[in-house]
Order: sequence, then structure tokens, then C-alpha cells
Amino acid sequence: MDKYLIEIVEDDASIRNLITVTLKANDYRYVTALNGQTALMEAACHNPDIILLDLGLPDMDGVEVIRRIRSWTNTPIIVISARSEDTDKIEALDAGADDYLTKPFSVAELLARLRVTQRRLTQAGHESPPDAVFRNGRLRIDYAAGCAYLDDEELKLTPIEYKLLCLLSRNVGKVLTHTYIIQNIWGGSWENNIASLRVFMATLRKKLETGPDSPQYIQTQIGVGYRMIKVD
Amino acid sequence: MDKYLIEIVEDDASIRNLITVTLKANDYRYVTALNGQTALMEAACHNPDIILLDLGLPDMDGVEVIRRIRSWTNTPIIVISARSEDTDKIEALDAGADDYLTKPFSVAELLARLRVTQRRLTQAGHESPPDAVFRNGRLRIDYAAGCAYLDDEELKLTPIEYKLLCLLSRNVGKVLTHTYIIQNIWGGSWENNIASLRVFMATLRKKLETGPDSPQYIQTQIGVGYRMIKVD
DNA sequence: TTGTGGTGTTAAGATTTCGTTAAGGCCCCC
DNA sequence: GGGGGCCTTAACGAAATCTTAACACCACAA
Repeated sequence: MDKYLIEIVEDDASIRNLITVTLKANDYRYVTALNGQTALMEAACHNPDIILLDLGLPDMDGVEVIRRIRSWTNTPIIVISARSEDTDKIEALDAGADDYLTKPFSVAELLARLRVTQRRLTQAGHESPPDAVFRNGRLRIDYAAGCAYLDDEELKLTPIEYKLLCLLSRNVGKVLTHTYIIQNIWGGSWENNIASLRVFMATLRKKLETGPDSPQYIQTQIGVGYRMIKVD
Repeated sequence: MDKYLIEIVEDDASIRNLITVTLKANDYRYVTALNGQTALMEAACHNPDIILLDLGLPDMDGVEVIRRIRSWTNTPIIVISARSEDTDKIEALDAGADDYLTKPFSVAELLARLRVTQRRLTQAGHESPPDAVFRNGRLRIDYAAGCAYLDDEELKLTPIEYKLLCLLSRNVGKVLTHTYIIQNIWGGSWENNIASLRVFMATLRKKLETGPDSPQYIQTQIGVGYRMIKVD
């Protein structure tokens, strides 16, 4: 994911404009909603990364919007409101908002709070992806750590070899065509360097097929491509 | 553990008292610190769930306290400060604070923001924070004190070298991409100063790889990045 | 047998990436 | 103003990696 997608829920055109201009200038993508109903729809359709929510909407109470959104997602919600009473803040925060700014607000502060939220998103997503380690016979790949082992002995792989091994391992059993592999490793632009692919397959095999008796991890499908087979 | 442990860092006795009384009444446990040094120590010893931090401390800058804590843990930090300038807020938030309240603050709002933070902790899984001191072979890093040792001999590191070492040590075994490292050290804005990174790696290595026979702490993954390996 | 197409292997450049050194700028403190 | 860390940038030899090309091998069919 390259650019963050922000949903802006705000009925006042001038403030909405201020925010959109600011976000655009700081390399965010955004969608806008002018009332509570569309806010809910947009949130459901676009799955924004962060929601900026004004509480004073024409059609429904802002706190109700928070509750509705919280009924199905934990997407961070930053409230931007003209109400500065404690009770308003508390109600919104307890309903599920993550932060609360009062108008008039500083654009720089808003950006800082967005950065805080992003930081949390990335570090929460970085925690422990469920399938972070792949096992197949004596082969083990730790995707998170970015390295591969053969019986607890680390394999010294070059970047392309590693990518190749990951690609094969993520599709165990499936045959991957030459063009598919080439597209995935080198990116769509390249053409017809099957020669290179063969060389990499050779070195990769040499590194992980230790002996003639050991399992044959990578199989050649003549005229089609390659596949990694599940051994056990 | 059903009661949350809050660390209160505040030198003003009356405010500290207000907070402790409030927390006690709302079924929290707490520890207190009156200055930056003890704040870091307490954080390292007690592993609080949330830290409430006043920026105006007698012995060191509050933002520096945030940076030190962030060098080894993601424990939520809520700043409570008399400074209401945007630049102060932004500096603190970008240094790693999670929220920022300005004095005089509403006790009820503080409680609400604490609840928001708790909510995030529980849904994130409440993983146990890392140790305050990291050990790997002859290398030892005392995150709370902000210094590193090689066999009880202190390493003289520049700020960036230290950050780099912390980043690597917190991800032992994992390969860290160039861009990931650069983002974390210099902040998202910079680009393409891989040259600098290489220079820092060189100086850092020179300082902690004492001999050719000694363990190679920092390994380079050509074309990808670097990683610290676990030695024993 | 001989030719052909697809494949595996090897080696030699070409290219990218790395480590090191040194020069210069910036900032803080004296 | 001067000096000393600290950081950035540039340059260059060295090392690793990638590409390319050549050739051997095998199966199969004419």
C-alpha cells in the first residue's frame, strides 16, 4: 500500500476544501462525504485507512455514525468538531473515536495526529502475520525475517533466487508458467529472458537439492514451467 | 491482569496528586516519577501499560524522554503539558507520543482518553513489552539509559549510530530493508541517502566488530538491506 | 541415424551494489 | 572567530550479482 486513503466527513464546504487541499499536498488520497448516510456508505465501499469525522452533520448525529462504523470495523476515527464541551468529547471517544480535535484546529496538528495514527496502523499490521513461516520437508522459509533454511542451516540466496523461492513456495503444488514467473520476478516489462530463469533455477536447485537421494523440491514441467512439490 | 498500571511523570505535586487520586478512584494502579531519569527507570522496571508524561521536567526535555522510551518500547504515551503551541504538540507527537492534552485539562477527558488507549491495547493483543536491556553475545544495550556496551565497556556512539543499533537489535534475525531503515532513522520525508546509511554501517561495525574472529553482529544482505544476527 | 525443440550447465563479461576514505558543511560550545 | 564533533556527499576499487551466449544433454520423430 503506497498512499493512505482518508475519508473526510464534513458538510461545511470551506473546511472540507481546506482539508482536501492539505491532504492532497501531503500525498494522501481521500474520499469525501457530506452527511452521515453517505459517510457510512463510503466507509463500506472504499475501506479507508483513516476517517476524519465532523460531528455536526445535517442528517444524523455524529456519535451515531461512530457507533455504526464501530459495529463492523476498527478503522481509526479522528473527530473534528466545533463542540468543545467535555461531555461531547467523552461521548465521542467512548463511542469508539480514536482522537478528538476541536475547531478551529491547526492543520499542522491534524497532520501530526494523522501520522500518529498511521504509525499505529503499520506497527499493528507488522505484528505477526499468521503464515509467516513456510515449511516443506527440510526446507523452511521465514518470510518475515526474509531468509530460508535447510535443516536449520541458512541458505545463502541472492535477491532473485529468494524471490523465486518465495514465489514457488507460495504456490506449492501448482505449476507456474514461465511467463507468470518472469512477470512476477522482473515486473511486467521484461521479455523472453527464459535463459536467465533457467540459470536461476539451476543455481537455486544446486543450493537446496543437496544430494541425489534428497527430495526433489523443484520440478520441471516441460513446455510449461516449474512447480514446487509438497514433500513429507 | 485486570487492573492497568499507569506511570505518572509529573513534577508538580498538586497535579500529580490530582491524577493519582483520580486513577485510584477509577480502579487503576499507578507508579510515579518526578523527573526524566526516574521516569525512564520506572518504565524499564515496572513495564507500565500506559505512561502519562508532563513535558516540563526539571532534569531533561520531555521530548527526549519520549524518544528514549520509544527506542525500546511502544508503550502508549499520553502527554500532559502546559505548552499549547502547535509546534510543541507536533514535536511530541512525531517523537512518538500517542496523544497530547494541554493543561488545564479535564479529568473526565483524561479518563476517556485512557479508555481509548486501553481499548486499543486489548484489541491489539496486549503483547508483553520487550526487555529494557538487550543482550546478544558480548553486546549489551540499555535502552532506558540510552547506551550500549561491549563487555562492560561503553561504546561511544553518535545519535544516529545508536538509533541504528537499536533498530537492528529490536529486530534481531530479521532482514531490514534499506528503505525501512531510512524511514525509521530519518523519518519518512527523506529519500535515497543510502550513501549515508552505508557510512554509518561502516562506523558502527568498526566500533563493535572488534576483530576478524569475533562474531559478525551486522550482516549485509546484498541488494536488500541489513540484519543483526543472534550469536551465542 | 540425424535433426529438432526444450532443457540444464558452465563460463565470461556487464552491471549493480558495497565498503571505505576523504573532503566539506553545519552546529554548538568555548 | 576557532575548534571539534557530527552528518552528508562524492569518488573509486572491490565484490557480488545478473545477463548473455555457447554448448552438452535428452526425448522424440522423421
